[in-house]
Amino acid sequence: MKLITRDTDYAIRALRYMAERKGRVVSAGQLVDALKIPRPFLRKLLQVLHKKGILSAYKGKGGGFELAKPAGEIVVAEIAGIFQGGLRLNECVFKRKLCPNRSTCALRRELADIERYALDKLSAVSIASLGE
Amino acid sequence: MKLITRDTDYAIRALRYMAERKGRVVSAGQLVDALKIPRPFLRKLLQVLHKKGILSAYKGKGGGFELAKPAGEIVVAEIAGIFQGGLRLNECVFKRKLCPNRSTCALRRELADIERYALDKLSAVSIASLGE
DNA sequence: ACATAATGATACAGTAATAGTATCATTATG
DNA sequence: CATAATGATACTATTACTGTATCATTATGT
Repeated sequence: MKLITRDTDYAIRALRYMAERKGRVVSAGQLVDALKIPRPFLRKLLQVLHKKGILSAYKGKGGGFELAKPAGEIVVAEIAGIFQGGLRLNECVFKRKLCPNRSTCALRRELADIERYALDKLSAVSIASLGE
Repeated sequence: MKLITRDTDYAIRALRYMAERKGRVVSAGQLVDALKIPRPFLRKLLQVLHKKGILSAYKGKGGGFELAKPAGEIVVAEIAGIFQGGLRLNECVFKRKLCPNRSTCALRRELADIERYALDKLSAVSIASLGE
């Protein structure tokens, strides 16, 4: 089980690369060359990141992408949230009949705790912090 | 993303059911009736649990399964480990070229932390603790 | 002995999530 | 106006998860 999927992985790398080139516009092509990520896949990710406001996009010749906000304000939790639909780790085992005690269920409590912990941790990791 | 899959879910329920009937042998049929889990699927799970030493199995007429150890000693982390191949949450993003600094990578550290936390938490939840 | 009711072993099939591809339209630059 | 970029979208492939089917083996009770 992976806490972070390939989407998120690639996205983080691309963002890191762009963070290192702050101020400059970076095209999908450059990213493909640098990061060895399949082009169409990367392009899809970049488009999503743009829609979500993480990236600014520039069309046309000489165009590309750029971080839409400081690298220190883009955190891994947010990226994971975008590509993995949030970190909902506590999808409870006992949704069905057998468990009449959702509110007190020990397992559920623990899963929620774990989720909170993971979210806190990943919220503390920004693109900027993944330095060189 | 689920921290616990259906396999594990079903297994936990079955184990809990058996824990409540300590001393008695419970057949797959009984479990199917009680828990509404698809029979062939449940049977597969029970066989795995037997192989892994969680259950004792008795063949032949009147046979079935029984917890092989006290319910307090069977923890969710172990069951999840069996069906989900361990909780390896820290499959690192930066396995490839881009990341020259595996040892110091901030993200990797956090993922490892989260994994440890999850493991600790789920190791504290036993079948016995998932009372009534 | 033998019918029966259970598990053991194993191979197969469907489904959903993840990963990746392909294509055409749109837009800005020089 | 050719070109080099992104936008939108639909499609395909792969893998992990979920579930099914079948036959062999073993113990029980009569």
